[in-house]
Amino acid sequence: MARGRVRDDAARVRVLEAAFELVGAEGLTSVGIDAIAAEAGVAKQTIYRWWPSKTAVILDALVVGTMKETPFPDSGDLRADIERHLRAVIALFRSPTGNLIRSLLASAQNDEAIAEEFRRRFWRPRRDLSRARLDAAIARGEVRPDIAVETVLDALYGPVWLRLMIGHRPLRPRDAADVVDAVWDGIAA
Amino acid sequence: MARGRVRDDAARVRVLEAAFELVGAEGLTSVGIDAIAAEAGVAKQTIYRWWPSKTAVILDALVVGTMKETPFPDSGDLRADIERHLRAVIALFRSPTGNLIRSLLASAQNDEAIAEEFRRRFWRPRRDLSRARLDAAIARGEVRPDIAVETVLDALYGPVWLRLMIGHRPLRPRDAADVVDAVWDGIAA
DNA sequence: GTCTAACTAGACAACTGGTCTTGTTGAAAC
DNA sequence: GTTTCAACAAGACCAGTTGTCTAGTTAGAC
Repeated sequence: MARGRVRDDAARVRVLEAAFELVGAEGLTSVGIDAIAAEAGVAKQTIYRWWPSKTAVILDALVVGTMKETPFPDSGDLRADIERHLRAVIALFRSPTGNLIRSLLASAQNDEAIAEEFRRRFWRPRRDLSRARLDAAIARGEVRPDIAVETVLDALYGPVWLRLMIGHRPLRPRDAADVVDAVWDGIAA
Repeated sequence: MARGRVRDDAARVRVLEAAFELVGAEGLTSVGIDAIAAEAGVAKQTIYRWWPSKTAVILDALVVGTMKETPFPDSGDLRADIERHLRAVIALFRSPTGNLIRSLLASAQNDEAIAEEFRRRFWRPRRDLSRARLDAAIARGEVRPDIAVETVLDALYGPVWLRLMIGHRPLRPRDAADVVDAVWDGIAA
């Protein structure tokens, strides 16, 4: 079917790796498309043939590069599972990936299309997983059934995202316990 | 003392008003310095004589323009006071000021100097007030004394800031009650 | 009236994201 | 093996931005 030269998949991977590394280390505004192209050993046009914008490249790099991070264990003890999960989220935010997320969220504030892509490809899949865990805990009687599920999720994730974006407090894995403490008594059955 | 022409304070006010209005309506990236200067009826150089960057103008406009918003009543009933306060915060976030805050926070992700200024001039004063309210409630026995105060504050503010930045859920004044519900039982004495 | 710094107006420099041009390469179709 | 054609590299180019610089004007203190 396909006439002509086929896509160079190795180049695609190199672009995503270069974007991940450079933006993770220096931030989105400090890193130009030319730098990413040079680091990947690729012509700029090759990037723009496959991605519509610089931000799209970064979002792709984020989604591809963090597929299996932040596991959410399912031991039947939701309280302990949440804490472990939050520790993983905090570790992720402290890594270079945290810089990618901050950069993307910054871009999302000025471009609704980016915001929607970010929610669709990064936010919602994780959110759906967390909500499912909470719903399951309600079903087996570990959590009260009359809570506002979405708001409880926001109260759990809010503190870590807030510290990532505002930087008013350090972001330490051990703080995960405090976050769970602040919410658990209000939702436990 | 001062030789030469004195600063035109009316121009200063016009610049802040123009910045507030334009950025509140269209966002930071859509509004250039030239547009702000034109709207304020001022030469661009006059802006750069008094502010070091575009973002500095917006931060000034935010701080000056929201001095008395988001009151935190002190009725002796912290639970009710928090809910009223959160309703005011949500209302502020839904107004054009919400766009200013989003734009500034976006800039802060790529410039640590801006981030620090934002925290110093906007975040900390409000945070200090909220923390004082919580401390007072602990002192009079309305709230448990063994809570992690900072984390509780983050759990209360996190949901509204998260919805402002991510946009995954609507931001409605009535949701303030859910936020308080999610946290209160865990901290009440 | 003089002095001087803030003012207006606008050209200018530096940089960036994104497009376009030109020519080359390589896998598939013949 | 030859032809075909889209993906490739290299880099000029365009458009729009922030921030600086130049030149001349204005207004309040002395």
